[in-house]
Amino acid sequence: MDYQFKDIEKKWQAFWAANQTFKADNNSAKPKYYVLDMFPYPSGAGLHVGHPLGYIASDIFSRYKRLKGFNVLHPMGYDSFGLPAEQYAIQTGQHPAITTEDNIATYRRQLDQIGFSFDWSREVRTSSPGYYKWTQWIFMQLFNSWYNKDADKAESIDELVKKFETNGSANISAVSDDDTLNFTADEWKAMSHDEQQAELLKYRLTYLRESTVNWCAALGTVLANDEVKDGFSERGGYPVEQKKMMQWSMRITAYAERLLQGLDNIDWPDPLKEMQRNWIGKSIGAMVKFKLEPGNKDLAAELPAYLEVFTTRVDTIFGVSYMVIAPEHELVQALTTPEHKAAIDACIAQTKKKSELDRMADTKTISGAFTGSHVINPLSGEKVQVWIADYVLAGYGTGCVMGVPSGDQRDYLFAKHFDLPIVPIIDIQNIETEADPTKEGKYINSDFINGMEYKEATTAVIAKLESIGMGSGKTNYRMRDAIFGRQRYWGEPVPVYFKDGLPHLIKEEELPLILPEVDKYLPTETGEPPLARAEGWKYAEDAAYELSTMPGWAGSSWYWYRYMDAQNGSEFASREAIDYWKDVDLYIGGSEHATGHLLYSRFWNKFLKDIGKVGEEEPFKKLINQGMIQGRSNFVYRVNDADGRGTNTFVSNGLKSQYNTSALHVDVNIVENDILDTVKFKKWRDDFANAEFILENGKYVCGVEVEKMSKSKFNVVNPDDIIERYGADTLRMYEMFLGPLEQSKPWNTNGIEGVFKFLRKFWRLFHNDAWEFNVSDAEPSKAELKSLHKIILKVQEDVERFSFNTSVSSFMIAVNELTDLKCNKRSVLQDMVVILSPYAPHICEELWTLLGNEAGSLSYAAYPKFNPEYLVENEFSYPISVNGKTKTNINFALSLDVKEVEAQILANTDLQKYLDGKAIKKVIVVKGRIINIVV
RNA sequence: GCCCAGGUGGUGGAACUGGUAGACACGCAGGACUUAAAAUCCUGUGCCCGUCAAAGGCGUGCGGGUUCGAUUCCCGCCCUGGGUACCA
Repeated sequence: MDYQFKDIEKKWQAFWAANQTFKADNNSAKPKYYVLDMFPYPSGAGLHVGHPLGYIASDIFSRYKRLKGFNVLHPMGYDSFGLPAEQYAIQTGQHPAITTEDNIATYRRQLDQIGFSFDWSREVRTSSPGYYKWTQWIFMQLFNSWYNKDADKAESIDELVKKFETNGSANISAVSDDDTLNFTADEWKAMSHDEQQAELLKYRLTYLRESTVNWCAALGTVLANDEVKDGFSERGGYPVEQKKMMQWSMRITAYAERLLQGLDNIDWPDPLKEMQRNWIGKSIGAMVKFKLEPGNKDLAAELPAYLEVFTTRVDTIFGVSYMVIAPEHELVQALTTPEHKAAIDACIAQTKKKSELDRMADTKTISGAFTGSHVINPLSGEKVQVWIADYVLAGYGTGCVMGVPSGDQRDYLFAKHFDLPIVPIIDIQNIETEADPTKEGKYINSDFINGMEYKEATTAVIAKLESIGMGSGKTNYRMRDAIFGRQRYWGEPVPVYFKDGLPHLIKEEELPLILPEVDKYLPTETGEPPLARAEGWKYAEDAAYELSTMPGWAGSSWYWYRYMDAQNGSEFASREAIDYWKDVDLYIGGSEHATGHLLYSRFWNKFLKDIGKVGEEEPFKKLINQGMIQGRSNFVYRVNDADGRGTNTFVSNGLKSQYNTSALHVDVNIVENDILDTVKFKKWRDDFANAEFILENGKYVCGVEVEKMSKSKFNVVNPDDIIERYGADTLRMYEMFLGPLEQSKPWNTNGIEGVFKFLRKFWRLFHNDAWEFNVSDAEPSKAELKSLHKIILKVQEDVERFSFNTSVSSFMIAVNELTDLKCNKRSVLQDMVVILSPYAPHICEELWTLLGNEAGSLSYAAYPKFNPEYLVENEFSYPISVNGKTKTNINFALSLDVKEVEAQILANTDLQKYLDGKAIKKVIVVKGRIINIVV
């Protein structure tokens, strides 16, 4: 029979499901291997052809690892809480759970059609109570923990209470809020319960605090920093403003250093690690105190004795010629003298008027004003002015900067603009036109570090500052604690109630705290989150539940553990399962999660390790980013009439320059190889029913552009259509054939015929001209074995370095060779079936059983063993080049040594014609590679 | 601005440690089969100059360098994509 992909694929998908072929065991003598895909948010649009790219790669890898004797965990699930379902609910009143359920059904149907080897018995959904029970449970553990810097790990809050009871707050080295109290053990014991709780909240790893948040009015919620791009929400692109709110936060900053260090031990793409490093933003420097000389004596009492700055270039302290403070800094008013007040207020008003976005974009305009106050340089004793300036951010460091115009370009521009002194401090510094931030050269104008070099000077300055109590070395991080609350409905309820203004956890046995029903999915009239609409939803009569829900990243920050033991009702996963599967060996997903999901997951993983629930410091050993598949839009060109109005005539791309035309997107599904199907085009839209065409060479050629895949551009290609036409095996191989996995590329089906033809050709190896199954038991020839072992080796090498596209080419070469050899030898073809099965599992399962093997056993067969003997050659056709340019080829036995080959080359008169009459200077022979004649 | 990744035929791409640039596939051209079309098969296909062939010239973004030999290594520049940005 000819290759009937539809029947074959349906048959084997049903077989795998019925027999649970890919169910992974938590207990096996085989080595474990965990292959994970970033689980999808089930959107209403279903899968397009770009989504499965990573899933296909991970599936090939999983199937390959099974053949190599590994116990493979390869699960799939849904990140099913999220905004789109809720926005839809607001519009239609449909409960998001129903929408989500429908969307999941579509996803599942589409995924099943592609023939993935997922263990569906482990499916998770972040929105199901059986799952979010454990998300809430982890939240509770975070609430009950603090970070002990001495132990460099999270510990139980009870340990902290014990410390307070014995020694008070002395000798506590914790990551905490800035406003923690100092108290003795007795003072602690004397505090009321509520006072103690309020104090402990400053230490908990998840805590409630009034903080400035990204408020998105259109979405009615706060957003995390990574959900905001250029002042707009990542989802929807709505404006975001800064607003003070009482919010749950996660003390991720406690883990900043470990998150940074851990990057060195994981095999992730460098750009992605770099993004995380930048996000964490470690900078090593020093804190320096400048004594304050208030200009306004009346307000001196409101001011501290010192202004403190953070600097990464403490060595430049003798170049300080002014001090700058952020316009929104709380001390600005007290620093300002009456005669400068007008200028300062004007400057602040100016800053306030500018939106966050303008302030970021506009770095050219220099604005600032003198406050009238001064500070004293602690080392030089020099008195310098205190200014406010736009370029200083209140949220970073201390909100003040020491101005060193010779070494920092922003300081330089500021000093030039306001005519402040610019003092060179390094001998080789060139500061005529701009700042020179060099660390080379020797210091000048710098008192006791004159003549020193960078390293020595930095150490000396810090030592001096420490000795006089005016500063110390300090490491700063850019990363902020992560806001952990959304004023939305469709998310995990926070397992907290409030009593007398203080948050309390519900009891563990009360988990899960089920998301209540509401009449509408909108905030209340008084601006409370939708959960406030839930009638009678209260912990107790005098104890209201928290009304915000958890952010989208909560459920995805630990899901890979749930797959290990998905049905467990008493723990998030059993310790046995966690100890067996340990961590994810291979994680495939998009780089858009670099600073969100991938950072939060590492954070929660480290926390779970600290509290002894998991064993590994890092959750994802190896990570690969698959590239994005872009849309490839096609255009038709409508001819405009003299008045510029569109006519009903369309001109082919090559002729459009002769007319006045408008380009219109045309559905890519009625275009093939950029040739428009004009019949389908007329049917596509009613107004095109009478369309006429100006053709070139009898065809209508469409224009092309690469854009994002989207409905409005009519360039969405759905995997269902491809599968209908060519089958899942072709889709799988074609998506790999398209190019390297990590590379982004536009989708086009121009080459898909070639892959389909290949599978048909493969099928034909097993069949005679009448399409009857026909294989021979004869011994394979040397040439056949050579082809086979070439591909055994090649695929093995390719898969292990994730070069799936090159394997597909090699399969084509192997099948072309075997076809030329008319090979139908059972032993060769059976091995071919095993090697190809990770890529094209359906056709291989069919051929495997036709060869007489037990149905379903292919998935756990053994990958053929490579034997290098079959590739040994005794002759090599050497390329002969003259001065590096290849001219011809000559065969030599590989047994000949270099001298013998060289002698034969020199004796060969046929080569004269390539030498242009010149004498041979030298002959270079690289054995088995090349011969180069130098003239 | 800074940090990454990348620029190879008409197209997608290959060349793994410096050793035959363009594998494989698409497309295109010609041919076979067919009443015809589809499907299938065969041949050719980087560009320029040759009637075929031989031979030659030019070719991996651009300009240099190292080397017997460079898509690969080094220096400078241009372009595209991604990230990030008054972070002191």
